[in-house]
Amino acid sequence: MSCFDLEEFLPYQLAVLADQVSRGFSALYRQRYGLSVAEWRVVAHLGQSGMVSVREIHRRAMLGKSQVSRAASKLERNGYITKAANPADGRLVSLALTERGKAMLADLAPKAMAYEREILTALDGGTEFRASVRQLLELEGQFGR
Amino acid sequence: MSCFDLEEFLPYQLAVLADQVSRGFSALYRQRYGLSVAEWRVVAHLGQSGMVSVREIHRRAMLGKSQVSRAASKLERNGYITKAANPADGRLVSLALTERGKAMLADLAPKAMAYEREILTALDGGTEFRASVRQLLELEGQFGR
DNA sequence: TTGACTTTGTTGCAATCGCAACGATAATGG
DNA sequence: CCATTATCGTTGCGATTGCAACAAAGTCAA
Repeated sequence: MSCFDLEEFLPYQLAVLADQVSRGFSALYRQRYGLSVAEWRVVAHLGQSGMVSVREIHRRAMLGKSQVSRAASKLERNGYITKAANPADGRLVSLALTERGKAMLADLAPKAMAYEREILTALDGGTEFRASVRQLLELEGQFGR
Repeated sequence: MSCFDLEEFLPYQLAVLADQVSRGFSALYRQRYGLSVAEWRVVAHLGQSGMVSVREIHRRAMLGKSQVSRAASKLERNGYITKAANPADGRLVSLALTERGKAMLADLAPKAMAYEREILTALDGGTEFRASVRQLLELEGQFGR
């Protein structure tokens, strides 16, 4: 037949790898707090930035704006974040973690870093691998698109 | 706030990277032949194996069996593959490329490999990166799951 | 053979998703 | 100041997804 081997095809391998790696940690926050991937990203992002708009997260967290909007609504409904109109610009909605949200993140963040460390130490060239991933992320931003 | 940086979190980076890399090539076969990712994987897999069951592809191509089933139905509807009951085991459905399907794959396969080469040559440690990806794929099969 | 159990592929259904349309607000420019 | 244009967040809708239920086919033991 053809000489093309799907299982050795880089885009396929990366998709499978990302799925597996992501699934490993997402299982944790899903069964602990019922978070989806989008909700986890919103919370994690709010942890660093304090108070941000939906648009900001939409851009930086690689999520569609409807995803962010719906994730934020659900997080607010469950008491993890607050939504407030930005007084300076009425179009913006400022998101911020509640105490409950901060407690959740304080529980999850160390586990996230431990999970990451677990993977990287199991890998031989962990540092070089990270460097390659970073380089590809910057590269793809330009030539592929 | 917290000291957790989502954009430096490996599962997140891998998800973004896989999405970008995959999107780059999937745009090609989508606009040329209207294929989804699942359909592309089925076709690519049939290219190597000749005639396989739905179950085989479900296992090896990391697709849900309903995905494979629906992808196969659509591919058959468009004349790219044939579906036939396996005479030895009536439960199995043997999938195989038609001439039209083979022509499509013969068109896409070189482009896929060129795309992959383009990425790897742009990357500094291409060979080591591939090795890391392979190692992680094997690793994750055991400890993460 | 029969009857219980397993495996395979399809389908129904609810949940989710992306996209576009929309209302609301802000910025621009005449 | 008003009219036009752009931006932001939400929502409706069609398409897609995963999950579980299911029918069909096979296996195996009694």
